[in-house]
Parts: sequence; C-alpha cells; structure tokens
Amino acid sequence: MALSKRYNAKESEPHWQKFWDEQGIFRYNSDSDKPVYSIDTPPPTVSGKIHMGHIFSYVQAEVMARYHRMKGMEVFYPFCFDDNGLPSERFTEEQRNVKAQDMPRSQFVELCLEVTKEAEGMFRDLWTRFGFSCDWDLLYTTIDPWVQRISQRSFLDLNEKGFVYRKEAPTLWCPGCQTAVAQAETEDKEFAAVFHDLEFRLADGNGCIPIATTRPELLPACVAVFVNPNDERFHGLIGQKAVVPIFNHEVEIMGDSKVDMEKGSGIVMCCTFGDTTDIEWWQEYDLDLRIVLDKRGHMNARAGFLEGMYWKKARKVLVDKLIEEGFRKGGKDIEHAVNVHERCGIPLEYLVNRQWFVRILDRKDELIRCGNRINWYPPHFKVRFDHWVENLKWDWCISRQRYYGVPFPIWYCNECGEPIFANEKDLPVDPLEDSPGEPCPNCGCNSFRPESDVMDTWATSSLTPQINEKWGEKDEREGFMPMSLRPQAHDIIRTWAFYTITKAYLHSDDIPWKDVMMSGHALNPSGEKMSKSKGNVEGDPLLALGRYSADELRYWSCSSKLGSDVLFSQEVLGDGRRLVTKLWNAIKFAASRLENYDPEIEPELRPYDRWILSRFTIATESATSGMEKYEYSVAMDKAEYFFWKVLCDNYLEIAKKRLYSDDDPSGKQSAQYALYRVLYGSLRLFAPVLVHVTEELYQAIFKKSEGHESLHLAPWPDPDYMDEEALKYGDMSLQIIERARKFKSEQNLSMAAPLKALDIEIPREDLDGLRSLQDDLMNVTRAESILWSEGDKLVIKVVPVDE
RNA sequence: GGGCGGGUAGCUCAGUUGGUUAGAGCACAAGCUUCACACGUUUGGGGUCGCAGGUUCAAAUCCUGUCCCGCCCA
Repeated sequence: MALSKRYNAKESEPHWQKFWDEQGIFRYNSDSDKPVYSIDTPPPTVSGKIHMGHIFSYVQAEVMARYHRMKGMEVFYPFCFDDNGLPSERFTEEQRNVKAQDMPRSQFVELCLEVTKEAEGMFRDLWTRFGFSCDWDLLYTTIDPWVQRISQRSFLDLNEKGFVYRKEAPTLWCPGCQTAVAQAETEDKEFAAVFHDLEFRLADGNGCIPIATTRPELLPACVAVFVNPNDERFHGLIGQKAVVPIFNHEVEIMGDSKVDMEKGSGIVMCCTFGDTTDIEWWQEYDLDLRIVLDKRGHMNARAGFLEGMYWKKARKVLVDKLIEEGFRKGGKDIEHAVNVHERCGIPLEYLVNRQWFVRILDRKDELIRCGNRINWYPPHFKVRFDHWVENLKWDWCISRQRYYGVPFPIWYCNECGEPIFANEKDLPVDPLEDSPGEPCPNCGCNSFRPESDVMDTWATSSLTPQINEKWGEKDEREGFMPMSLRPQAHDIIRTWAFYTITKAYLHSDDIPWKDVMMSGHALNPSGEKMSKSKGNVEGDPLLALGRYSADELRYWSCSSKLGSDVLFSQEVLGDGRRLVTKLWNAIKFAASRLENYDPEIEPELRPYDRWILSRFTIATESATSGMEKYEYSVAMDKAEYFFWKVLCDNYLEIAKKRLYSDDDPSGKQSAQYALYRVLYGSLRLFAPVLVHVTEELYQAIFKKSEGHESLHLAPWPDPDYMDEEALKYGDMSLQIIERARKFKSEQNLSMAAPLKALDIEIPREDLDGLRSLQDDLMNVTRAESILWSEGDKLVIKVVPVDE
C-alpha cells in the first residue's frame, strides 16, 4: 500500500478509533486462557472540570494497559464515573441554577442523574478521542443501583464485623456545606487573623492572667484554662479558678504539657471546640460541654447577646465590647493556618452530633502492613501513605448530611431508637422510600424513622476493586482480587488509596491490588498546577486536541518520569510531532524498499545487518525493563534513541545502497530482512504511546504478512538476536562515518560528495573485524577506497578527491 | 515545625552498582538540493553538576552540614 506524503492525524485518528470500537479490539474476554491484567481505573468526578492534567495522568495508565495487552495478557480495563456526592451536587446546582434544599430529595436526585448522564456522554467522547483502550462495556458509575448495592453491602458487612459504630461525638463540620466531613477532606489555608491579648480575672480577686486567642467569639464556650505544668511563671495558678470576661462563668485553671510555653502568653483557654487539642482535653479531663455555634456557623442561645450572629460578626461585636470593658489589652496581626473544607474553602468547626464511623484508629499497624505488601511506583510515595496512617487522629466519619449519594441502609425504631439494618437481599434500599419490611427486632415496634444521611463518596469509591469484582453479585468474578494495578495521582493517597486499602483489609484481610502507580501533575507553562477554575485555557483538552494530535498529546503525557510533574510545553509537544513525522517517513521509505519482500526467507546476514538486529535487541530489553517498572518515559526514550539515532541516522544510510541496487541480490535480501524486523519492532515499541500513527503504518505495511487484526493485538517485541562481534565493530565503525561527515561539513560539502579514500589505522586484533564492513562503509561515506594499516589505536584520515 | 521530592547547558530534562573528555531535545551558530523526511540533515559553540566540608586512587553519584524551589502533613 502506498503511503501519502504526509501523515494526516486529523483524519487518521478518528478512523482508527472507530475501527477499534467496531472490531471490539479492546474488549475484555472473561473466558480467555490468558493471565488477566486488571486495572482499577480512577472514576473521574463528574463535575464538568476535565483538564489536561486528567488526560496526562490517565494516558500513563492507558499506556500500561496497551503494553500488557501486547505482552499477551487479557487486559481488564474498565471506565467509570464518580457521579454521586457533593461535587456532582454542586455541578447540578450550577448547571440548572437550583439549590438542593429548595426541593424534595427525590426530585433533586432525579436532576443530578440527568445532568451527570449528559456530562458522562461528553466525557466518553473525550476519552475516545485520546485513543483510550478501555472496554466501554465494563462501564460503571458510582450511582448505578448495583454499585449502590455493593456500597450498602459493604456497610452491612463492616457492621456485622463490628467495624462501624454510631456515636455522638465532636465531629469535623462544614458550616457551608452543612455536613460532617472526614479528616481527609480537609486542608490548611492561610488566613490573616488577629491574636487578641485578653485578660481573665482570677476568681479569688487576686489579680488577672493574660490569655491570647484568635477566636474570641468562643469565650462563651470556654470550659477551662490551661498552663504548662513546667512553666515556672504560672505554678501557683493550677487549681485556681478564672472568670471568663463578659460571660462571667468560672473555669478551672489546669496543667497540661501540651501547652506551648512560647506561644502567646503561655496560658491558653480551652473551648468546646476550637481545635483538636480542645477535644482531647475535653475528653481527658471530662470538662463541661458548652457549644455556642449552630450548624450554620451562627451563635446560639448560650452565647447570650451574640445569639443569632454569624461567627464573624459575633467576633467583631465581642471584640468591641472587650475593648470597651477593658478586657482586651492589645492585639497582633498574624497569618495563620486554618483547617478548611477542601471542597468549599470554608473554615471547619467541631460540632457534637451523631455520626457513623468506621473504626480505623486501632488498625494502624495492620494498615501499614497492607501497604507494605503492595508495590508502590515510584516507591517513595509509600512513605506518604505510612505517615498518613501513623498520624490518623479520627476514625473515619462516613455519614454526610447531604442529598445525592448512597443512602445508609438503616431505619431507627421510633419506640426504642435502635437502628434496624436492611436485609442484604433487599439492597439497594433508600430508607426514605422503602421500609424495613419487618418489625423492630429489639422491641417489635412497627414504626420507623429513616436514616436521612448519605454515605461519604469515598465510602463507595473506596470499593472500586470490589465493584470491578462484582463482589457479592450473581455474576461475581472469581479469583479477581487483588487487581493488578491501581493508577492514580499522588494527591489522593490519603483518600482514595488509603480508603481502598482500608476497605480491602476490613472486608477480606487482603490487599486490593498488587501494584500502584502514582502519576504527577500536569503544570501549565508557567509552572502552576493545572486547574480549569483558574481559567487556564491551555489546559482545556478540547482546545488542545484542536491544536495537537492525540498521539502528540499522549507523547507529552509520557515525557516525564512516573510521579513527577511536567509542564504543558510547546517544546515537548513539538518533539512528539517530529517523532510522528519521522516514523511516517522512515516506514514510507522502508515500504518502498520492501516491495516483493518475503519475510519467510532467511538470508545470510551481512555484518551491519547483524549489528542493527543486535542493537534492536539491546534497545528492546531496556524498553521492556522500563515498562515493567511503569517507567514508560524510559521505554520511550530507549525506543526513540534506537529508532532515530541508530536506525534512521546510521543504519538506513549504511544499508541504502544495498536496498536500492539489484547488483547484489543477497546483500539486498539481507538488508531487507533486518530492515523489516527492526522497523516492525520499532513500531511496536512506540505502539502503546503513539497509538494511531503506528496502527496506520502497521495496517498499511505489516498487517498482510503479520496477520494481527490490529497492531495493538500484536506481541510486544522479544528479540533474542545477538552478535557481539557485529555489535562491537558496527559501533566502532560509527567513528569512521562521523569522521567523514565532519570532514565534509568542514569543507562545506554535501554529504553525498565523494571522497578519494579513507586512510584507517587500526590495532591488529580489530583489523579483520572492521574490514568486514568495508563495502557498506564505502557506500555510506562515498569513499572510493579504504586503505587499512596497523597501528596502536584507531586513527582515521580523510583523503579528498582533489588531493 | 516534620516528611517526601527536586536543584546538572539559555530552556525542558537523562545520567544504572562511584570509573575515560558529564549527555539528549529545544534554542543558538555555520553548512548541506542527500535517490524517506527542510516538520530534514551534518558539524559546532555552550556546564565550577545549588553551596561548604568529608570519604576515596577516583564523586553529578556516597556521607555530614547548609541554602533555595515544589508537594504532603502538622
């Protein structure tokens, strides 16, 4: 088949995408005898914000799917969407300009389903256009009824095993989203604040103590005052009582070593609750509970005259009053980190309410041991997992006071208040719509109150391996766990990776996958993390696809070491384009030289042909060992070096004469044999990344003789050809070619200019080996003769024609 | 404050268990109608390997300290 002069990616890419889809090239065959390679694809959040950073990270995993498929494995590569939970609620509210609380839950859920379905269609199209080889028949979404069933089954199983409990306890609370949140959903944000120096009177009337605080509005919530017992300044204070300014209740002054003597005045007030230390003290010393904030962040009746005010206003009003009454002695402007909800950026509060928790704090060692059994690529990210587990402070709060999510399969008895768990056979249930079907097992009462909370999205997305396995379903996949690979970005180690490992451990004392590959982030050209919310247009995948081909963008995605961040740069994208073009031209050339070539013939091989075959073996070995360690960039680098520097720049020039001329049929046959193998081999080394152009070239040139329906079903190269001597002298001879090229360049001559002779001095032991390359050397350098002589080392002299 | 990663040519990055003169691409300069490719090709210029010590016959590489950048966690 004749190839056009230029490769047209715009036409070619959709063509092959359609071909793969129609032929079912990437369909998973559960009946296959091949070993299964299963990928636990990250379900992207359906919130309308896909940017090149997502593509970047997904391509890296996709390349591994293609590699393992070529390695002869049955690749299980599903796609999925995370379309329940807060982000999807937000997305729906934005898209339809509505508020969840303004309508019944069922109506809002309906709307969410509608909006997310539309978005998913667009997402699927987008991923297809990047050449993704997932099997769309395996698609699942986290709101699918059967996925909800697995999620609820997980909850029931954890409950049966005694790993969940419901407790009224101080909980991280987002006043903006009006829900409890988990430790993993928080982040620190710097805020400007004022460190107020306040003065508390001692109850016995003998003086005052200074206390510095950034949260004066919590004064009515003050339940104790602490000093460090080692602080000599305040020894006499412990055991005395202090009077809270304005609110005038008395609190005890206590000693605890957690008090930082250097910070503020060295005396700190304990409120219910300002931070985690307050909670620890409250528990440890059995202090009073004085909650002053409600769920929306407004002051309640306990705050007296501040009642009804949002905390910000209350703070201002109270500070004014403190100044007026002489309790505030000064203040200092500071910047300090505040724990905020990562979804909305609003500072979190600690409220006491009833939530469902998964017990994890007593399992830290076991979880770290599970982490040790998993192969982390690159390995240093495991440290981050270990540290997260070691520093856990809370059990996992899994209840959310939201609307769109997987409901808890629970009702509460109106008589005795006991929770009634759904029957597994009835799952999935929505307690708001369904009823338990049986009277309360505790008291026999028939009146119930449904649990209206939904589960944390991570409670479901931490089950992606079990969802892929169809855990507990009729069509459960046997022997599926642990899965082969979890690909994900490193910023969700503490959430997705952590929770998934936790669930696999709690449910089945197993690891969820054998390998984890951690991708880095895509950065925009100025080095900032890509984010569509920052209005970074260059990060828009659709715009990118207009400017670059999918293969170029895939090449860029694979241009950095696994786990490291990479700039979305014009330069690397240019490199990809050049490589695609080079590949096209080299194979176009080969095609013209391989007409009527019969790959079955085994000719006597010439030295340079043995050299290039040996070089290909070496390149393939390096590329393969890179791929085995998920270092696609190493693999690409080795393939590219071989293809461009060794094959195109040298071998093709060396073999060209023999490939064109019919004067030496056996020499031509030998060159064709090597050329066919190394080019088809190179094509396969590039296939996982440059998926479209390699397919087109394969279909045009190699399919007829190789017979695989698609290049992506062809085996990964595994050459064993090795001729050490050919390798040695082939490499050595490159110095001669280089010398001749340098001479011509210095003389401003064309590379095609003839030379009178090459005068080569060479150690005796290498003379015969190098001389065996003489014919091809004369061809490539255009030297009319080569004069050989013995010497101490290799010395090359060029004799020009006019000398 | 703790942890992890990074600092190598103007830019983006390779550099294996320490071992010739530290590499590539881009950019730059000078050439080249060469029967695949000018989206090409050849040749060349360009580096105190963040800094300071140490170990060694030998350090970009190992050790100690230190500075800067990024990320994660307090």
